Amino acid sequence: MLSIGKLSGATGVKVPTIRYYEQIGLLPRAGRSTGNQRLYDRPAVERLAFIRHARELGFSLEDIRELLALADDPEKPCAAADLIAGRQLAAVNARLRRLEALRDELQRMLAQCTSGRIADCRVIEVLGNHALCAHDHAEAAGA
Amino acid sequence: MLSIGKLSGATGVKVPTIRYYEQIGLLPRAGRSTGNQRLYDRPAVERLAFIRHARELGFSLEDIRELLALADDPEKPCAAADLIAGRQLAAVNARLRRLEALRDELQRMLAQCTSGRIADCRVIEVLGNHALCAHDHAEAAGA
DNA sequence: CCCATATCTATAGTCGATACAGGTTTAGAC
DNA sequence: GTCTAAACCTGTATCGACTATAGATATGGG
Repeated sequence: MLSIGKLSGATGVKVPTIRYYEQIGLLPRAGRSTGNQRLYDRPAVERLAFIRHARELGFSLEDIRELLALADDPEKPCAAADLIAGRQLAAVNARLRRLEALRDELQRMLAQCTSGRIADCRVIEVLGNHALCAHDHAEAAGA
Repeated sequence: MLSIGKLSGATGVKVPTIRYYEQIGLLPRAGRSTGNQRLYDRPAVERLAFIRHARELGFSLEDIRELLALADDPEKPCAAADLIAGRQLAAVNARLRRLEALRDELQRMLAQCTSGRIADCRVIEVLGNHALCAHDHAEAAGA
């Protein structure tokens, strides 16, 4: 049985984050030592590693809640998991496209700046006037 | 002079967001009508459009605070604005690289899934075992 | 047995908004 | 001039996903 600190070390998830996951019901309530400290077994490590990996892939905690429910029921068809992953892929692709537009815009801004006075600064000017943009990058900043 | 609703319409920034910006000091306190409603002039529209555009380009509100201070002082050298924009470009490029790794991983997960039962689902399996990943995508999810 | 480290709970703060409740002002139709 | 619906006001709470803090308790190595 592992302490919360060892679990943290084994999974790379910070201690307060593990407690937070338990609090919101993403992890089951951990068993306790005589001194009321949390104790974890092997399956707990795997469950948390699954969560961490899914977070790295950009899944929301709600998505992960669904995925965990699916993973716990191996007889179900996996179309639902597919759907969640597909949704995630679409979101990632959308973010990619918008970020590419942003990158182009920022590069253009910087390339034009002659590093003179603010009055001549293209960075400030472009920010003040969307019409100077080469792209439509609305709502590109999110997530 | 424009009401807050007209300002919102003119800039695409939602009414509560405008009040929020005023609250955190990003916008100066607006003048008021006899009935205590906020009134805005032309320069206010430009300032808010500047903020909106910078937000779209992914600048944080703190970055924008700096950029506004620079924009208000046209005699200053623009190296500082350059620096902020360069920082932003680096952050965008980092996000892009990580998102590309994510996209590849999600595509791989989905391509391998035969849409059978959960027990055979590659999506679930890959999420449970980072070793199956082709890429290192740690911390790719953020922002 | 001691003490540094780890753990416990509860609460507040982060960022960038957004939502809501309950009240007031304004603008347009009649 | 009056009515009413829409827009506006303030203040507070909520969102997601944590992170930080304070003050108390438990554990483990020397």
